[in-house]
Amino acid sequence: MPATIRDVAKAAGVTIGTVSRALNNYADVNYHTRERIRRIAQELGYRPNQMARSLSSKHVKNIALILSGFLEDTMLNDFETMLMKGIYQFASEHGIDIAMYVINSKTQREKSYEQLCYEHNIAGAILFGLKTNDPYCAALSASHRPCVTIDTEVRSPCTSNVTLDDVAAFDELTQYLIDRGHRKIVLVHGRKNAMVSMERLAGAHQAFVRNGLTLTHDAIIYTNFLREEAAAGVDAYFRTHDPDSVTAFLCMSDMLAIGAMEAVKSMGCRVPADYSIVGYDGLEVTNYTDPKITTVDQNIKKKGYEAARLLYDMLHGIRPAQKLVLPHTLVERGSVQTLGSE
Amino acid sequence: MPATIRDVAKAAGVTIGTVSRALNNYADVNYHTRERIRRIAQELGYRPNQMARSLSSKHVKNIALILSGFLEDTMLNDFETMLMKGIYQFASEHGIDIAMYVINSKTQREKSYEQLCYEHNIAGAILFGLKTNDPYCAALSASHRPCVTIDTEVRSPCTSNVTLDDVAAFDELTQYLIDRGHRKIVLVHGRKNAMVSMERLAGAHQAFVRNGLTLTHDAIIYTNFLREEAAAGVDAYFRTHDPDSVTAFLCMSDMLAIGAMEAVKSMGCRVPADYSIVGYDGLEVTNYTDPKITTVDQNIKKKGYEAARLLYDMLHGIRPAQKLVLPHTLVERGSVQTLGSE
DNA sequence: GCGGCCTACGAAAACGTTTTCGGAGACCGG
DNA sequence: CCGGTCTCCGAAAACGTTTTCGTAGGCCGC
Repeated sequence: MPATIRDVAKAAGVTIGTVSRALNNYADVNYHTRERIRRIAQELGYRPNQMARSLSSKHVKNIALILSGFLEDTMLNDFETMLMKGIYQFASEHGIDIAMYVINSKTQREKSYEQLCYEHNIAGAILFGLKTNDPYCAALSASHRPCVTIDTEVRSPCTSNVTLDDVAAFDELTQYLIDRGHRKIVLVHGRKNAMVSMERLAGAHQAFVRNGLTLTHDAIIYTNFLREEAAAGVDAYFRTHDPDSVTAFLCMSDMLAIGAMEAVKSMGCRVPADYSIVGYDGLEVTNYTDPKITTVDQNIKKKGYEAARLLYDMLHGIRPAQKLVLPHTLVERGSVQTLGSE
Repeated sequence: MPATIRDVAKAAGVTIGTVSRALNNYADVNYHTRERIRRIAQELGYRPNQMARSLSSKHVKNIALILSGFLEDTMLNDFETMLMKGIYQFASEHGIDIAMYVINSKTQREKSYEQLCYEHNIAGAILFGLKTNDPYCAALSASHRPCVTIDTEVRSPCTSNVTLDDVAAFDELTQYLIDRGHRKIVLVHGRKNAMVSMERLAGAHQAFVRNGLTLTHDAIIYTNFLREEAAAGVDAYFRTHDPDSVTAFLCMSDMLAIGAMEAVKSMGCRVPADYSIVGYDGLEVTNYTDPKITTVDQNIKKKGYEAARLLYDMLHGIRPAQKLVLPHTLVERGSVQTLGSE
């Protein structure tokens, strides 16, 4: 039903080749012809069929957002949403559309990265949720296709990473607690061999050492980034430890902080009066808890936006692959108590 | 680089037509040939190029998720996320991929629904976030393309709606408050001419009348579904009304409930001891507030899943367009106080 | 007046599929 | 032995673009 390039050509009395060149701003088409074609295309409501376009052209191809683990509930909630908002914000500003594909570790094994890209004529992709041992990580480094990973480090000539300085940020967060008089700090840890967990652990460790503290294995609660696990972990901690053995919970994510807070409250204790809690990520939801959680804001939306912009620039050859480290912000809210000097 | 149908054909010693038919389970290809082609395709890692496929075929086309207003912050948060999870859950189970397009009222004016579909060879779509006066609503009823709207009512032979019985659900929620002794109820209202607002209002009204109560204009706080507005509204209410003039806030969405709760707390009052609050939607975030909010769970994820399934069935001709009303669940949590009989 | 170089456009191949049509060969009944 | 009906596959058109190549015509300089 809608007009094809042929209809435009017929109406303008030229061939389809000319229409295509005119509309794509090729140099070798007369100014008047070009304008006439433009006008007619406009009148007919002509829109090029993207399928045909990307089939034919080696040049204009699609850009994709590939989400791994979206369906699993780990790393819950508005992280991905915010990321998407940033990405689609950029897309909308630049008149491009971005297709979204949901995968997981299993489907990665079934269909290779290159196959996925080939299937959908993907010129470049933004990938989020990749674990360091996922098949696609290796595939990425072998690929010549521009792509941007978020929060996963992949070194290769065509791969950019956007991330933040997790070590420094978590160091800063830890220091924040220490500055407020906390010495007895329990770390609520994320998935054990996740990149982000290790970096954050390093940050905490760094801050501990600098302040002459030691992070004992005893004071670490391991989780898989799940709220329930944090709650259960804190609960278990108190069953095996003196209530006075801790004054603050240093959580590797906001969801863990929420879980920890739940557990503390369910014991009849108050936050931050009895125990302080800090989170990490800057999820929206930390504004809705009571008290609001002091956390490190990753500025997730900006992260998405910058990832999209970076990929866009790479595809247009105006920016090389690079590691982009975004700034973070420690946002003070109400979940930390300053301890008097005893 | 990846194998095309031609490579498979060459390796199998047949023509591309045969390969295509074999792989698409056409009847007129010999069993052994089919198996041989299957095996070779497998070995070569052949995957059909979706662009070419949907360009050529009138049959196998794409299915899209079209989100309107995703970038605007109204109707915040995990509503869309949950919807997506449901939709992509279905997609993943059925081996289809669903492309996502983000639009708004403005882009709807710039590019018609048909054009959008044509551009991307969209056979059917799931639409969410449409306002009743959006251009695409009219376009949908004129279209012959199967589609499913979520929470927007569009009557046409090819359009299904998945929704819930908003009137009944809100009635039930209102009744819940009344059953617990609340008579002085303030309604925190959503966007004025939104379909959902009107339905929920009807539900509230219905319950009021049935119980011999009246809903006075004075006891309604209008918002645009924004948390801040709810907070400001409640704040303003208390500046102009007696604190005893209300015992419960009946909110048209969870976000509004969160806003209302904020305002109540910032006045130094407690929930639910001093004021009860109920929300609506069943957002995840209502589990993280303190107290957890009693609300009507829309089962958003299921909503997405069912919408995808419905569209899928329509596209395959095994289910007609219909209005699908999903069940809701009132979930009791901690934000409502039962008032003693005075 | 002729070879050369522009400019502007047409012709046609190519992208990778699906699908229609036709027919070669096998088989069978009479 | 012949006409008919299957089964299976090849040939080729079609989908709507982009892009390469070729060339007609104009203009210039000599």
